[in-house]
Amino acid sequence: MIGNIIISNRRGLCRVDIVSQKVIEFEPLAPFDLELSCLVFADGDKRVRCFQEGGFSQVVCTDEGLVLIRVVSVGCVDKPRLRVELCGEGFLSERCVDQAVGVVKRVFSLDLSLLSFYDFVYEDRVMSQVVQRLCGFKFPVTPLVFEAIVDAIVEQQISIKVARSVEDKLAVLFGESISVGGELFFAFPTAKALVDAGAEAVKRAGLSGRKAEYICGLAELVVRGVLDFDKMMKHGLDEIILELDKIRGVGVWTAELSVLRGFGRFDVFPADDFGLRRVISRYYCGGRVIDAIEARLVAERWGRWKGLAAFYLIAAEALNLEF
DNA sequence: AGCCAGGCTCTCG
DNA sequence: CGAGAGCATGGC
Repeated sequence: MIGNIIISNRRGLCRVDIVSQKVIEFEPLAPFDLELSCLVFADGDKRVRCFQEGGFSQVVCTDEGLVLIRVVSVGCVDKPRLRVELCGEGFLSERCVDQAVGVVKRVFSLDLSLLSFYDFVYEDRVMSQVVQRLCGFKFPVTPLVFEAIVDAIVEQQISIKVARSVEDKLAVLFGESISVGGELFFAFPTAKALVDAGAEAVKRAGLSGRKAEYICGLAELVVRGVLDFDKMMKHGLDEIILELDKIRGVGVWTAELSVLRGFGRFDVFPADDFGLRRVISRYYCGGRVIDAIEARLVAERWGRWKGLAAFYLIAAEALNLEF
């Protein structure tokens, strides 16, 4: 708990649900732009995870059960201040609130200083303009590593939009839910829930039979304790990628994406990524088709920030920015 | 309608 | 080995 201020703490009857509510405000490291960082959640399922009307909401798991959070910005990019509203079934202890806020900090890498990155790319003509236009953008990572790997498997070969809808369906079908204001909100499914459901059922989220098997296989490794992400976290980057690559259904691309979004390590560059190569081509190679080797070559100039830089380019393309 | 979208594994030759 | 089929689904 770092200087958090609890503004209100009330317990009330919300139609059918008895929920506790708390509100917390704190100031993350500047610069930070919540709305920009939530770009990918713009048209997410409201019951799962979305950004709308200036607020980011999703269900987070704590030791004391599920908590629905909504994050809004009450500051500005250079002097950011976030308000987190929490709704939980039963009493929201300080520990529980800390955990939920911890998830927010993790998802948006709020302790990461972007200025180091911006300084680093100062001499890159394109990237220095990109970071200027996207100042405060932080690429959201997943609350848990498991979720990142599942997402990456889902995203193999299909478009982002299709993938998002499948991910949301996974939550609605197999995630635990919390009822707030008479509406159900869903957390990302646990590994155990997916194992219990089985590949046949998981397929119903819109996955191919093959991918459903991959995901259930992965989930089983987690349940059996074969995969220990906390332990893996301490290993070197290449070692982590190698280890993930051994999992059935996980290739280098999937492993790299998982490291980026699951471990929050931004010094990885998924050069095999088709979309990423296209973006680099657009902003750095005059639209000429490039291969993975060439993409890596371009990425070298971003040093340990190459992963973050890659996401800045993807965001720039999503906003159709020209430089 | 048909092809492509932020791949991966398995199977052939 | 290397190439190629097959996979699910939404959008253009």
